[in-house]
Amino acid sequence: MGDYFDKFERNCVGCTCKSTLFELLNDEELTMVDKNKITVVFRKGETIKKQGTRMSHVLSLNSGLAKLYLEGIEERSAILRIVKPTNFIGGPGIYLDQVHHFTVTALMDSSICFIDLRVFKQIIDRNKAFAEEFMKDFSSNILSVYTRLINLTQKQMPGRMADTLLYLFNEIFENKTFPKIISNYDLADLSGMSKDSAVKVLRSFDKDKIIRVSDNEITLLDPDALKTISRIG
DNA sequence: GCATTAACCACAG
DNA sequence: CTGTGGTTAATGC
Repeated sequence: MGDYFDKFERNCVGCTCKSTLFELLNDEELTMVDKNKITVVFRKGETIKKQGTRMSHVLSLNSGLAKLYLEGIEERSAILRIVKPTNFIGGPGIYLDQVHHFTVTALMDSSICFIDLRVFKQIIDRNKAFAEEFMKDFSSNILSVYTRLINLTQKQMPGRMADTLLYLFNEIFENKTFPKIISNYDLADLSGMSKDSAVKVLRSFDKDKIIRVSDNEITLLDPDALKTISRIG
């Protein structure tokens, strides 16, 4: 139990797992955050925040992995991005309507800090560098959605899946072999296709020796081939 | 018309 | 949940 609190309940001032945003705060501001935050551990599969509910806090992922997605029509959903440590999770609701516009669920056991929205805004008001870094984070998220919009609307299934695999390789796991924390359903929701189609595309990649799919991991055997498939759509 | 694409469906493991 | 095969509708030569 001691280890648990040493790891997750440390004061924000000395915290080594805060997102880059919060590294721009001085000790006084960090203390403000510390007094108005709460740290919660979620188990794999649990919902961290739900689209449509009231936004009372902004989030920072300390450890673990989560998926951030839009809940679409019927049971379908579109994953906007995978959240890894130590990403900040805000959203349009901060300045628009105080509503969560996407759902976040844990892909593995994850520790998350919930920071009071009012305190977050107070710090935005008093710390220019912090406000700029927040805008930068927000803008880069928007930019990646623009890129994904083009990918998803102008490429066929192999190109979309290649993009997804390259994204996981380059941005998330940074390793050619990554664990199947991401299910086939998730790969489908990342690639804008049905789960049936995702399985078929993955199998064809496997048959062509571009990737190797085993029970608990995926290995990229030929990332260059994936880049080619991504380019030709 | 014909071929391709990709979703939908039922179902087995 | 993972995976398979058949059917079907839309799209593009």
